Amino acid sequence: MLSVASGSSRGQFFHADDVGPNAMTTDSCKQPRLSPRDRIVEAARELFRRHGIRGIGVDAIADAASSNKMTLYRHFNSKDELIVECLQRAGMEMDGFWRALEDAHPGDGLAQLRAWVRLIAEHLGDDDCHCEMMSAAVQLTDEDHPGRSVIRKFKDAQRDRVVEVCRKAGVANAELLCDTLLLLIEGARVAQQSSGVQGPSVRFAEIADAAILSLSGSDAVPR
Amino acid sequence: MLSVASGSSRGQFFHADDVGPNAMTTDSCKQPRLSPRDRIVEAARELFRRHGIRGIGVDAIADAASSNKMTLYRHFNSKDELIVECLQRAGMEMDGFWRALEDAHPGDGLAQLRAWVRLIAEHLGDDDCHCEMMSAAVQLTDEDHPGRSVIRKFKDAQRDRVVEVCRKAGVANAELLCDTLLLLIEGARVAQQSSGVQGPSVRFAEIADAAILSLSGSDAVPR
DNA sequence: CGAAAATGTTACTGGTCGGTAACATCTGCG
DNA sequence: CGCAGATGTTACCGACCAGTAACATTTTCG
Repeated sequence: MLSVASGSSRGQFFHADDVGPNAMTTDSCKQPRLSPRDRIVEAARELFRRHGIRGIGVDAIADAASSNKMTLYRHFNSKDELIVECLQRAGMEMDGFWRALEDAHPGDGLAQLRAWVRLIAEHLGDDDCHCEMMSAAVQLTDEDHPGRSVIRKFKDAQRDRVVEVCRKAGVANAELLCDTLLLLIEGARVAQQSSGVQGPSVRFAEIADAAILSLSGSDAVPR
Repeated sequence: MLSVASGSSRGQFFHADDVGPNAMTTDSCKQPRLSPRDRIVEAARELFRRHGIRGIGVDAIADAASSNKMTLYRHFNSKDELIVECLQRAGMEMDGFWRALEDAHPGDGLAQLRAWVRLIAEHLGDDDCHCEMMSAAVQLTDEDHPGRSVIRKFKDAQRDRVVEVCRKAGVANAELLCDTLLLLIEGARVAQQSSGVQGPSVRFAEIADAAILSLSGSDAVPR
């Protein structure tokens, strides 16, 4: 079933590694409360999604994390550093997503691609579907913002990974299929922002599947 | 040659209609200076592109327009109204763009589609290439912002228009080709924001042309 | 327990931003 | 010319925001 995105209130999941000295306040039967640092980061991601990076203040973030501004600034020297951490964490979640995809269809690149498309298509309807990297790239207009290099590195790595999956799927022109799918995915997500769920993104799955079918050169019928 | 985008400093062009009472201060041989209102709107569009809608203030806009904040607020009751005007003007420019496309290839829908793709691909390298509608849609996180309805209407009209062109091009599944191209275009533009000019958008023209070829049914590439 | 570290609370600074008021200047036109 | 409307100038307001200081409280762990 490949349920990789689950656990939190908004369809995101957390990594247990790299959480600092005190990950949880207690190991009793109560709900595992995250450390203030993690609460701040996750609250920031949520509020950045909802109101935009420039549309939310550090006070509101600290408040939503049930923490305070001082603790926030003890962990992050600036709001920009917090933004960077949010982006890095989003990238790590995507890494886990791809690992789960590989586990679900070991060695079968074509199945991984199809599952990837299908999951994105299913996730398109959610109101928090849009890629944090993409939104940040549009909102961080300053070319020198430290978050931009995080976005850039993630996007480059993602492209390399998808190309590799296309190659393992036996696609002749792996780069072409990779970029086709990447453009369609980014387009579907951003089109949904401007045209809504009934816009061009409604046909994303159909279009992406056709691209895989056409460029993979396989005769197999999807699904 | 279809040179529809030319005349201003940043590859945009203005419409002479609907400019208000005093369009130009003088009709002498000097450069035709726009009215303060138009200067403000065009300065706002430029600065919104460069720094984001939330990243620039009304003072800076008025200053860049060689005007002042009071004149700005005499023409627009709020910054949001100015944003709406900017979006409407961007939409009008796109209307003119499509009229020029129809004039350049009268009746030939296929040629119009191909010219559209080619122009967008050529324009991709420019630093001001990204669609104002798309950027605004990402930045105006408030669902009730008046600019969102402008974006929505424009996108709907654009989709209808492209579908119509696809029909005139004799495409069997006009909606499918339309949405494919729209997703690819939006994806190419937003991918450039996050992945740079050497990202997946470098293959946009190739991919879009292949989509037109494949779905127009002019040559055989059955699915 | 008891100390050290982490976290919470309050208040503050300096700056920016959207928006307004009062007044001065310029421009076009009868 | 002379008036009216449009435009420019300066100053100001209240709200918000990023970031800091000083101090109180809680949690962690030897």
